[in-house]
This record gives sequence, structure tokens and C-alpha cells, in this order.
Amino acid sequence: MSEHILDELSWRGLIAQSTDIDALRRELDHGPLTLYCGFDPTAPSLHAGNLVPLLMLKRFQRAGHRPIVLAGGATGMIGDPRDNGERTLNTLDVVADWAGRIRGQLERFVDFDDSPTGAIVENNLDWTSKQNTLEFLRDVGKHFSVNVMLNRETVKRRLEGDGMSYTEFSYLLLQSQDYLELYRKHGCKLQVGGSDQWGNLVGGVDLIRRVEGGTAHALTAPLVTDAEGRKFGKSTGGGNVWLDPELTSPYAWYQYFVNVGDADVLRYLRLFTFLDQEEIDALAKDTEERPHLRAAQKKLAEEFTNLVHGEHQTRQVIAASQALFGRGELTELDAPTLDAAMAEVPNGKVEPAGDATIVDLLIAGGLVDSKGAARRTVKEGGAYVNNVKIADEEWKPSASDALHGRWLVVRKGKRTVAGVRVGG
RNA sequence: GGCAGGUUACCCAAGCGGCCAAAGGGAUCUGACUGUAAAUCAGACGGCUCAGCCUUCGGGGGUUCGAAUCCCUCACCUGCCA
Repeated sequence: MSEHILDELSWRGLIAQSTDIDALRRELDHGPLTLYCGFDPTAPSLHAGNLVPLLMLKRFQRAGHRPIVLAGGATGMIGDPRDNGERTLNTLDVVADWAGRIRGQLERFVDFDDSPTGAIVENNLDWTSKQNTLEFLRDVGKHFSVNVMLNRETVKRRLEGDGMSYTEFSYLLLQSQDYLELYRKHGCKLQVGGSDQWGNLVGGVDLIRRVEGGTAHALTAPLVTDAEGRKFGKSTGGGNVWLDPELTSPYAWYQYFVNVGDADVLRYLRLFTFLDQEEIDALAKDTEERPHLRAAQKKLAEEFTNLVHGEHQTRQVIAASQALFGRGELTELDAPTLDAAMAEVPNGKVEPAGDATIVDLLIAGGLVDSKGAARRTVKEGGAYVNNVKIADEEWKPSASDALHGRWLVVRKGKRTVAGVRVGG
């Protein structure tokens, strides 16, 4: 007998808050339960942090339950209130475009079939757009107490700060209505989300009880932060690590997770992979005894890249990483290996190869934003070509520097690499 | 609609006529130490044809030898009043 899904979520550290968990456990034991999680199109792609609840749906599906992934085509137009101020509304076109992209990404993480556990995809715009205002105010709004809404943490903070528009204030009602809709349409009785969603989830639970007299559940996962308390999945530079390979290349994605700190890696393995306790314990031991091998980080990066970009792509980026970070000399790489590695990292080109200086190479590879920054890098001793430190701003590569006649491997600092192709 | 306060670099935030490319903190980058880790220490952190020059302090206009700093005006934000 395999372990109960709630017990698994518990040891993985995936349960932050829940409504009556014993009642939920009984429901789960009675056969397939339908559950959902919503994802608002606030960007053209999901990011790494979104995978916590998304994988949670998959875990439930594996345990014999039916997941609904909801693209927030409607809620994305309104904006969930956040602490740091009112959002700028995106145009309808933009939201629709993003919702479509995100929907495509969501679909890859759950399995669709005709069985009772086959996933369902919904978009809340489908029911929200048809609704008229009076209906909404009478049928939904009447069940919400402004007193209670004003007591929510985010609302309080916003009222003390820059205030909040009525639009964002209403967000709770929309999400609650979604849950009610899915409860009616699919018998959905569990909503999962990040712990910042708790208020929105129980809003729906209350609405279902008031309107339908039904019992529904809510379960949140902790907000994932690193050991310093920073939000998970923020790349260096502050931006998110995106699922869309156009926004974050599979190589960058892999590298991001290879570089996770020891203090975080085991937790991430529990949160983001399907490895069982035994496997994770073994990696914990490795990290303790042979930290320099970074076995846990490599496994995390491999599993996670696999999950998001597929096996083929994962093999490519691992090969590229090994080529660039391996012990061997770059000059010893054969042409196909080098070409493949260069295809994975950011790359650029210098046309009249003869005149390009190290400053130009750093720019061409996209490693720096300006010539000033490039000079600074050289001055600081952080510029390398083919793993050789370049200390002179005026340095120019000679023809023989180009590996296999075409590539210069330009590096800034210890681990940021780009390929620069020379000549035509 | 009235009154008051505010809008400074990636973020927070000082500056209130010259010594301001603009204090301080955070973030970020580089170096040292390491393990493509963390912590720590050091440096950097608008752009360029870089010992000099150019463009920035919500937008526009003005005063002045000189303005982020003073005046006018527009926009937006917040609060109180209507």
C-alpha cells in the first residue's frame, strides 16, 4: 500500500494551511476527488515558483484524483492585490495572449485521458464574461462581508500605504466564484494554492457553503523562499526564472538550479521533484560527505530541467555544462561537442573579427550591458576568453584563438559564459 | 471641486542654489577564500572616443554666471475636506 497523498505532501513540506484536514483525508479515501488550482496570466509565462502548486496537482493526480488547471483569463484582468501597491492593468489583448500561453504550459504538467482522473482545463473568462453586474452583486457580492474583507492582511497594509482600487478589492469575489462554479460544474471540492492565496481559497469555501450548503476544502503550500528569505525562482538580476525557453533558456534554467545553495537544495528536491524519501536521503548524505561534488544540486537541476524541458533538451544542457565547466581543456573539445555547447549558451558574433577587442567580445556575447561595464569587468579581473584571463582592455583575439576556427568562449566571472562566433 | 503633502538612479531613501553623476541602505556585478554553494572581507555599480566629456533627479517653460534644489505650468499619487 503506497503512502497517503497527504502524508507525502506533509513530509515534502508542502502543507502550510488547510481547512479540516481529517475531513479532507476521508474524502480523498473515498475515491477520486476533483481539485483545482488557478494561474493568472500576469506575465507571458509561468515561472519556477508557479510549479509548486502545479506539481501539487500532478501529485494528486498520481494519487488517483482529478486535477483541474484553471487559466485566469478573467482574474488576470483584475489583478490579485499584492502588498507593494496597485497593479497596472494590462490590455485585454495582452491578457488573452498570456492566458493562452500559460494554458499551453499548464497542459503539459497534467495528464489528459477519459478516466476519472483525467485532467480538465478551464478558463474563468468563460463564465465571468457572460455575467452581468447586477447578477454578480446580488448572487455573489451579497455573501461577502466588507468588514471581513477589510481585515485581510494585504488589504490592511494597502490601506495604510497607497490605498487600493475597488477593482483589486473585488478580486476575492471573482476567485471565490470560480471555486463555486467548478464545484457546481465538476464537483470540485478542493482548491490548492500558495499560502498567500489562503484568503482567496477560504473565500470560495465559504461561498460554496453559503450558496450550496456544500463542504469544500482548501489546502495551501508554503511560499517557497531561499535560505535568505528571498522569493524562490528570482534569478540573479531580479527577474523570474521562466518556463518559456524563449525567456529563460534551458541552459540558464539548468544552471540556475545547479547553483542552488546547500541550505536550500534538499528542500527543493522535496518540493520540486518526485524523488522519494530514500533517494533524497541518499543525496543528503552525499551533500554532507562530499559537498564539492554537488550531487544534490546536479540531480535537482537534471530532474527539474527534465520535467520542464524534456529529456532530450536536458541531455543537451548537461553536455554543454560539462563541456564548459568540466576539468578538460576547451581546446580539446571536438567540433560537434563545442557546437552543441555553444548552441545552449547565449551567443553572439563579431563580424570583422580582426578589430574586436575583449570589450567588444563581452558585449557581443551579451555578458555586459555597456562598454563601461565591459572595461570594468576586465579591470576587475573577471574577463576570460577560452578560460584564459584577459587583463588588457585592448586585447584582441588572434585567428588561432578561435576554437575550430569559429568559436571564442567568452566568460565573465566564474560562471557566466557566452559563445562568440568569429567571422562570417 | 478646495486644502495639504509627495514624484530623486534597479528598489528604499538623503539632498533643498555652486564642493552633485547626486549621501546611506538593499539588490546586483567582480575579486580573494571555496565546491559553478553559503558566510566573510575588498572593490565596483548612468553613458562615452574615460586623468576628459556627455546625458540624468515626474513632463514642459522660466529666474540665475550657475538649479535635483527657486518660480510658473501640466500630469500622476496620497491624505483631509466638499
